Amino acid sequence: MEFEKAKNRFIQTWGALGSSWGINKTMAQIHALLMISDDSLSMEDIMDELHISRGNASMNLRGLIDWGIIHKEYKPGERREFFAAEKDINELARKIARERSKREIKPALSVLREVSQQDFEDTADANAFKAKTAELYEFVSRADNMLEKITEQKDNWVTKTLLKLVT
Amino acid sequence: MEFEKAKNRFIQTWGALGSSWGINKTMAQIHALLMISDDSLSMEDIMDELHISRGNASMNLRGLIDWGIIHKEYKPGERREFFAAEKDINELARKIARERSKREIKPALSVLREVSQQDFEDTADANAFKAKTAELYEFVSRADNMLEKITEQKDNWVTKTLLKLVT
DNA sequence: ATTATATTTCATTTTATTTTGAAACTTTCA
DNA sequence: TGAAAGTTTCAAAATAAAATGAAATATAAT
Repeated sequence: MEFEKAKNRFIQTWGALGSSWGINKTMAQIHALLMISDDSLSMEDIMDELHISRGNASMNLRGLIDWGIIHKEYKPGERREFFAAEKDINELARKIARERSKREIKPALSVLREVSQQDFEDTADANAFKAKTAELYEFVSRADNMLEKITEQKDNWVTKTLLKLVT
Repeated sequence: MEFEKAKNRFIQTWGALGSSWGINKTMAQIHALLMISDDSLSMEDIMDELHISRGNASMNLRGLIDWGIIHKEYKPGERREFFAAEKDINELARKIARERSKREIKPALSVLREVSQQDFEDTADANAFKAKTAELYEFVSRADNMLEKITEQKDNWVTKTLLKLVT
């Protein structure tokens, strides 16, 4: 059963990658499993394969749906729900990038703008603070715009960006 | 003391952003504090300001040095060490991007390549697996290359990239 | 309407991560 | 060399995050 081993290795790796890129481990593992499954899977299938509890499976499946990277499917004659990953990897990465911008960068930006614009006493400390936070605001804002520009292109955005950068 | 409040708000925000971008919270807070400090700070200063223990401060300072985003400074006549953040934000972001590529993406890539190239039985499952992991390898590899291209430019890489994308 | 099947919720438990603090270690000065 | 000042280490404690599992809820079939 070499295949089972490789499958597992992949699921673990994707889980680790996920948890360092903002998606929790189990979530990323479920996602990995769904990606490599030819057909959609039931919650039971997922629980069995990953050895996780029903509650855990339920919550993380919902999480994945919130991220917009998996969806439910209904099979004729079947009562329970099945789950499948979006098949397009470009789309997957786009969704993650945009979601993270919304959840993490935008709120931080708003704080940065706020604190950098406030008026304080005219001390060296306060001035260094204003200058630095303003600079950070500027930078993060630009980086976020860049991300937006890169991901607004629908398909093959990575390749297209790469091309633009090389020429 | 409006200023103290703003300072704190910034430190908290930067900590939260850090912990969602691969740098732990305290580390990011120390970094935040050093960034907005006009002068370099001693470990004692940092402990006091952030209300953390000596051990915690020591470990996280070392962590920050490992990331290459702060450095020690010695003051004439002073026995203890002082710490300061690299002042250039572009450089900071470059270092983080490259370090994360090295620590997280590269190892995942090597697993992806490995499992996608292995030979399995000729079943639907195994074939779906090979196809998907190969596709993922391709994608992640390109994304990593893109990151490399973007960050290999020394200064103002975000701005420069943005410009290239707009034209 | 009742039963059977499937899913969600959430208080509790488990596991993982951070933090502490005191001892060990290092360096500097007298 | 020895004491003082500073830093690091790491086992234990505290905290935070994730997972369990059983009860509650929802949905479908008879």
